Amino acid sequence: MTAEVTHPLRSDARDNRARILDAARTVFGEEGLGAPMREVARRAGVGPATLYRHFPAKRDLLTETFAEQRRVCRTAVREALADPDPWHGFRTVIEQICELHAHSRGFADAFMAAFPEVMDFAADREQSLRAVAELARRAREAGRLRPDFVVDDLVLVLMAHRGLQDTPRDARVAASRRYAAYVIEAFRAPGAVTPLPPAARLAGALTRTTQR
Amino acid sequence: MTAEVTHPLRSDARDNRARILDAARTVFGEEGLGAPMREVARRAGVGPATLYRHFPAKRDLLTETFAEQRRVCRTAVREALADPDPWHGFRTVIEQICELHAHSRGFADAFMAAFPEVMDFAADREQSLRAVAELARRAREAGRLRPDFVVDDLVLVLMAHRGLQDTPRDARVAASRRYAAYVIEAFRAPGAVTPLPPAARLAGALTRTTQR
DNA sequence: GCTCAAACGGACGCGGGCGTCCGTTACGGT
DNA sequence: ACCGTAACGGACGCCCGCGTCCGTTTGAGC
Repeated sequence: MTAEVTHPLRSDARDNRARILDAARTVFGEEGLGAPMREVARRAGVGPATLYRHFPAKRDLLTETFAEQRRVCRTAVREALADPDPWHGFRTVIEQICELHAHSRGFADAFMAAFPEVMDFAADREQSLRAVAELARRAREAGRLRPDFVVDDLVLVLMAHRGLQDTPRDARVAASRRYAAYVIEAFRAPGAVTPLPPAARLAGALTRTTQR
Repeated sequence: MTAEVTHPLRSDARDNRARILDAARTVFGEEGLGAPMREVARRAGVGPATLYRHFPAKRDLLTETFAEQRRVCRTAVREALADPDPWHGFRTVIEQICELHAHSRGFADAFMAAFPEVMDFAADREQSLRAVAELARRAREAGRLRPDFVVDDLVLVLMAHRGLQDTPRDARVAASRRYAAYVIEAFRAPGAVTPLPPAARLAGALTRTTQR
């Protein structure tokens, strides 16, 4: 939200701004926060200077770019918290966060603070963690969640989830789903079982991966 | 293995070479493959040119640096394969790989081919995967491994394990152990349970993480 | 202790990413 | 149609990492 209360942007400027945000969603979503600003500019069909005029620093662009996903994430958490079945809510919130992260590497990076100084997704994380803590309490009492689960375990598996990011998008989404299922399986109180989603083929992805 | 069959290095050269490899193990182990060569040189107390004379390119240094870990890894896999209890072997190999990766970010990066062009840990991976496939077959037949497990699931969880790398070393090792335990828990055929290792505190690690 | 080649390391060139400057373009109000 | 200004974008400076060059140092054989 870069303050444009001052003057209602000129038409071409508004246009470019929109195209930049579109490009940013695509580029950062696909390549992660490491993607160069120039790439966004190129894809938006504008010069670097234009991009930097609209978003003085990379962090500004990122904040704006992922505002939508942040909202989706908050909503998911709120709804999960309202779920009468705490175990279902718990599972759902894990699945949804993983899904969001799989669909946008950039959002995953930002949410997990790969660039800590960049922005304060800390608030979102805090909220999610508190919600999960509450869900976990209830799910454990309901006997569905394993008793030795602690909230840090969610952080653990979400941090680990980032390891799946360096993978082509299609494989990534499938991998993410199966991963989430395994995580839920691991967190489940011993007893009941449910089938996993289909396996993801990843052996090929290993040799063709990006750096960071 | 840079061919020094030609001339038996001068004493200071041999000394420097050893110090460089020491420094490389520390630096790459702690900071991952992304660590600058200069950092290794500084830590070894030599100039960049000296470093590059001993190891013409970064990949050469890396190959040499992680030769030891590769050997450990191969041994672990071989022993696991020889274990009369396939489920125990299966669990052990997962724990050992995770442990190795947790103790050396660089080795983890290399093993998971974060820099694909860098070197051919592909062979090690292939070997490990074949071994695990065999262990899995036996463990499944013994009814200890869940029937819907596929070998790609091991790739999946090991790729995910890389997500734990951007963490201070102490937390990383603890996190890695708990992660491995959860993974084994998830892979276990429904039925028996075993206690997890202690939880790792990670919430703090989120805000203080390195890029990559 | 002298000599000579092996080994060293500071300084350099190159590429790439971030953010900025300034001359040029084009919107939009009259 | 015309003008003023917002908006544009190519070119620039800066930093940092990789790998190299060349003048200097130093080990080791005599």
